[in-house]
Amino acid sequence: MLVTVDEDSATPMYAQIVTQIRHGVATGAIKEGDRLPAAKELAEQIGVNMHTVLRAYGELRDAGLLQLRRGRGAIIRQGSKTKASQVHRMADRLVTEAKRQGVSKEELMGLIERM
Amino acid sequence: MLVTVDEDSATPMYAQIVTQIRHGVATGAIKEGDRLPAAKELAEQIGVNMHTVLRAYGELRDAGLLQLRRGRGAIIRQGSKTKASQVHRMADRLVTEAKRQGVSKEELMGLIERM
DNA sequence: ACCTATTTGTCCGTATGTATG
DNA sequence: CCATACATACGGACAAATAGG
Repeated sequence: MLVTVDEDSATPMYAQIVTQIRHGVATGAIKEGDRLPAAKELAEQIGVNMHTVLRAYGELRDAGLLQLRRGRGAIIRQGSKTKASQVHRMADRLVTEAKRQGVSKEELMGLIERM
Repeated sequence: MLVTVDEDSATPMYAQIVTQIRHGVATGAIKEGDRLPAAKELAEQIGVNMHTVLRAYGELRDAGLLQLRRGRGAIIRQGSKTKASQVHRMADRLVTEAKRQGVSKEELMGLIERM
């Protein structure tokens, strides 16, 4: 599983990491039970600070996709693929419907952001 | 609204801040529309780093209780009291029921933590 | 329209603590 | 006891949005 970040992007780097891992789980590139690289390790690979990776891991834990344990690492939880692809499907339907209704991307993003 | 933190507590300082503000909203000590002190300010008052306060504010924002805007500050959102007190009531019922069932505090905490 | 101060947002580096193996 | 790896906190830096003069 390859993670990359664009430091000049408007979306924060930790969010980019979250999105890519989510996507990896949804597509099956990352499987349930898989162990992600240690935060320090991934951080060095992609050229960011360890905290940036830990923040991403923390968000995924809060979303229920990741199990974090000190000394052990970050493991993808059972049921994560379903969860991740559920979100994928819902997001897909939402975007499709928004497009059909003539709702602009900006409007949609603003709407979601205000929630 | 008075916030204090115990640096020797087992619960993180940012979590202590979150709990106290939640409680303040639930009891009415903090009202909807009220502006919390700037992170830097509150941090100085209670003797923690600004980032620790910002982390607490961020959690409250994620929970839907706070509206954070750069340059403006942290404002309690409308409906926060209902939300906060809903959680209060549910927690209260849970604790009562657990006690009635003979479930120890440790068991209950562990149960919740694993979710 | 411009400048300045305020305040949150992100990221970095460092330090220390704590659970796991 | 020791290495690993997440967890929390601090401090500093810069960016970006907001408000006010």
